[in-house]
Amino acid sequence: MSPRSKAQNEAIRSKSIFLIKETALELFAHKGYHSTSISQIAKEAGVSKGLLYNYFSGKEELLEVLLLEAAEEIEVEITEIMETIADPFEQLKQLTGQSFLMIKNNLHHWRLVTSLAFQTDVLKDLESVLNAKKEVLIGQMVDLFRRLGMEDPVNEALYFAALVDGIILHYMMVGKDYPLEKMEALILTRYQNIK
Amino acid sequence: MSPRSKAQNEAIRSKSIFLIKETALELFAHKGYHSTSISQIAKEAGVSKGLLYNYFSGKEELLEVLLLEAAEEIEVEITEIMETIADPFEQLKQLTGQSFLMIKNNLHHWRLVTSLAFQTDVLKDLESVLNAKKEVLIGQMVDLFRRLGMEDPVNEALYFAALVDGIILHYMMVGKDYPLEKMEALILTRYQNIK
Amino acid sequence: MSPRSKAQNEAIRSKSIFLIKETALELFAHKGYHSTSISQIAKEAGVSKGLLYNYFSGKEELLEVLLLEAAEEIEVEITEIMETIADPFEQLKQLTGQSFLMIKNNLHHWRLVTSLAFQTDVLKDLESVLNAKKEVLIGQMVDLFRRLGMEDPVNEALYFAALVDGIILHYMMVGKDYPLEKMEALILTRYQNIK
Amino acid sequence: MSPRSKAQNEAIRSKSIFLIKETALELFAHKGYHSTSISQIAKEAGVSKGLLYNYFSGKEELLEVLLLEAAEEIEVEITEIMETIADPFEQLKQLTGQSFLMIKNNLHHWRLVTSLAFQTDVLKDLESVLNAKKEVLIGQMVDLFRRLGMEDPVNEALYFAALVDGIILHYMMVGKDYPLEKMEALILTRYQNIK
DNA sequence: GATGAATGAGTGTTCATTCAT
DNA sequence: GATGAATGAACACTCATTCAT
Repeated sequence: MSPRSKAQNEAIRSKSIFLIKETALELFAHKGYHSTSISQIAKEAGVSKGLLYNYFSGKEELLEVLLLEAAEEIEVEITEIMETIADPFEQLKQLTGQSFLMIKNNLHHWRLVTSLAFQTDVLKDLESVLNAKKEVLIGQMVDLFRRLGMEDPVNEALYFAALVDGIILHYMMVGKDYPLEKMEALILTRYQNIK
Repeated sequence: MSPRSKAQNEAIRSKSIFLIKETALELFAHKGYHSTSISQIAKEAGVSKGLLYNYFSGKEELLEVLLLEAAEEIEVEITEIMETIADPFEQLKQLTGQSFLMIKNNLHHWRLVTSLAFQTDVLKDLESVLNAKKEVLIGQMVDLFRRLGMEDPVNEALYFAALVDGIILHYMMVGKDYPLEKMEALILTRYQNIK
Repeated sequence: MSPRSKAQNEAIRSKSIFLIKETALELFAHKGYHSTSISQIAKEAGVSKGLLYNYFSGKEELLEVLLLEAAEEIEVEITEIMETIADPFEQLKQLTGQSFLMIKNNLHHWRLVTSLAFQTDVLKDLESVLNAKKEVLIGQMVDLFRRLGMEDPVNEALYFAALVDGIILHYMMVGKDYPLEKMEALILTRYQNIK
Repeated sequence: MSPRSKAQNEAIRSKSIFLIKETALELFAHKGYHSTSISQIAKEAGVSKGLLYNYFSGKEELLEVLLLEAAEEIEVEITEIMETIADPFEQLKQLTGQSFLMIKNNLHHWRLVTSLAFQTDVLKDLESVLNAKKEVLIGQMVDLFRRLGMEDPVNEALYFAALVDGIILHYMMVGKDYPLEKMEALILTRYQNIK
């Protein structure tokens, strides 16, 4: 038995880590963070509990990794839109549409993120990182509304964010019967006249 | 030598129950349902764990009582507005203002209610009761927007509800620096022209 | 309000004590000693928990009183038979019949007594008292078998006692379908020839 | 560095399970099911409470396993006798002797089994299984007494069973001073004449 | 890299008992 | 004589985490 090469080891590691994260996300999102046990994650992922602790320092770190990845995912999507589109109204339209699409495609993910926003006991250190990301996002929105020529771009950004989050909230609670497209159209009416 | 009178007992009971509920609400709201232990509630309330079980059949019932009381509180406020004011725009204005006032005055309650909307592992039996109350509320809102003369009152009601909930959500996350009044004003712009 | 007379007080006491004992026996026998709580006994007896502790020093003493009374009941029955009947075979016959009659009429009672014979953790101090009573009873039986002219009256007494207890045991487990009368007849065949 | 082999794990598991069962049997038998706590079993067995729950789903399952094993032990012994011996009187003699031998060698087991016959609040699901085994045993006894040429083999079987159980009962209560051999001889006198 | 037996602090809950009234 | 609010030690059970292999 020759020792595994570095690349082989790396591949094995990556696969196990991916499996664990995927399973954990699925379970956290479906059953909640507290109601999901490490044993369950390990069993469902087909790895031992010990291996899980080789890759993550504990249950909380596992959660933090998942949340950070989710935040980065959003960041990438938004940056993409902001950089490839020039017209502010078109940016807003794409941003809105893309937000809802992400929610639709990944309901579990977002359920988890949102539910944890209220669990101040979990997280703690992650909070500052996420807040920083949120600040950047709000800054981009303020800029967008300024370019749209609105009088009070700061509050308009907050208003828009609240509206989108409120709709997401309701969609998460109601499910697929929620008229997401109708809401999307209604959001934009406010800015269409201004255009 | 004679046993305590019924009134005396009732007073003692009420005081203890109030203490327990108040403490539980505070803790559930701040740390989350799962992360708050019965021992902690009892200790913070200054009573024994045993006494808590004299008044509530368990941790879950304690939560249910708190949620039902919160739901009833809203119900009363809204009914009051709907019955004492005739003009639909004025109703909407009052409803919005009152909602934000309630949140401001009772942040704990609302943190708890909102956070539990995502904890599908708790509740279960209470869900149907709360859903029924929500349906009634939505119905009242649809009627209001119809009286306002809007074209699609159903979706307008959902839009309004999402907007208000989104703002509440953000207020809960940001705290007292959040420009609640500014948002309140922005909400109403949509309906002012129609008036 | 004139103070109650001594006799009145005594009557009140007796009634309460009787009520508590009756209820406790019923519950202990039906649900088992450990599965019956003091609260339940008090509630079912219609008295307060405090009153119960006025009359009995605790749950265990309550049980001991019940067991002692049961033991005395048997003692009385047996003494009655031994004193009013002269012929040893007739005594044996009456003793057997009476034993089964008592079981039949008071199944719960006996279930309790028997089940507790195996719970060495309960009781302790009562054990010596009950053993003394048992010794007396065995002595009477030995004497009876001696008068019957049997060769080894000591072992015959033990044999008879085991037989009766075994039948009682099975009757308690099977219930009213058990052929108690048939067994009664079979018991006596051993001694009929000797007569 | 490599994980333990399956065989190694199995050996470790078996040892722990054996230790737990042995301790639990000892304690259940001596102090009764309700009066024995899981903590006590774990401590006495020299393992942690958690380990106990790795192997048994709870206190009740632990009990059930012990009872089932006891029942199977009897079954095997009896089947052995019934299959290797042809003469019915010799079978009866062996059965009696073997029964008492088993009791002597395994007093704990039997104390537990007997005491639980009266604890109707425990068990429930196991009852049907045990009753089925008992029916089979009674059936075999009836057949034996029929082959012995007795007039009423059904009731003779019940009589014999009661007698044996009664003696066992007394032996369990009295201990090693009980004249088990004398009783064994007395039992058989009834059937010796018939032979 | 990987395992899973083992731990123990923690959970929610029960209940015999006390005592101020 | 009588009450029941209050206690706290004990219970069965869970699970994140460790570590020998």
